[in-house]
Amino acid sequence: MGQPQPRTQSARQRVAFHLRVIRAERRISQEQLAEAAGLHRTFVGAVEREERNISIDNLERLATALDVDVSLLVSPVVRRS
Amino acid sequence: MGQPQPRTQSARQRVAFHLRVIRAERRISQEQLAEAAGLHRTFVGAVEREERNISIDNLERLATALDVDVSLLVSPVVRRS
DNA sequence: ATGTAGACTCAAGTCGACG
DNA sequence: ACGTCGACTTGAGTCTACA
Repeated sequence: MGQPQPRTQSARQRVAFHLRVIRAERRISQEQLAEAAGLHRTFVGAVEREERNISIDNLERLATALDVDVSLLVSPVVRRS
Repeated sequence: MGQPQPRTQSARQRVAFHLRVIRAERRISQEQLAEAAGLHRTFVGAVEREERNISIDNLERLATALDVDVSLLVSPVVRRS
């Protein structure tokens, strides 16, 4: 029944992490990302700091703005060995 | 630049779909799922009908209740050929 | 067992300003 | 370019009740 769940992070942590990494890769600022996603700068910042509980709709808008699939943003953070 | 995004569903649709399928597999009712996730029955129903925009925290609670990873709930719905 | 509806609460999300 | 704060509005999530 059910896959063995190895130590995993909270969904919030995953989102925050992926946003930071992808944003760094793309070399865009929080402001630019917020702009592209139609969200407010302060809110995106708060999400990256894991302070806020983003909705699935807005998570999708961020994913679209970053040109990645939504599922990537909630995917487990790989533990570099 | 970003993977070619084949025709994809909204994140909301994905969640709704996966909830219905997994719930059917587990043979549990919306009420039982809601109970297990600590959410209200009417709300879970509304999410399955794509009427409501669930937050990432509560999506995670549903995933935990179903013993699956959160990312599965937002993963693309496979098109049976 | 699910859908609907209405009334309610509090947090999601906006916005402007300052460090 | 980002964090923070405060005031504000809207919508997520609860709950009771009826079909």
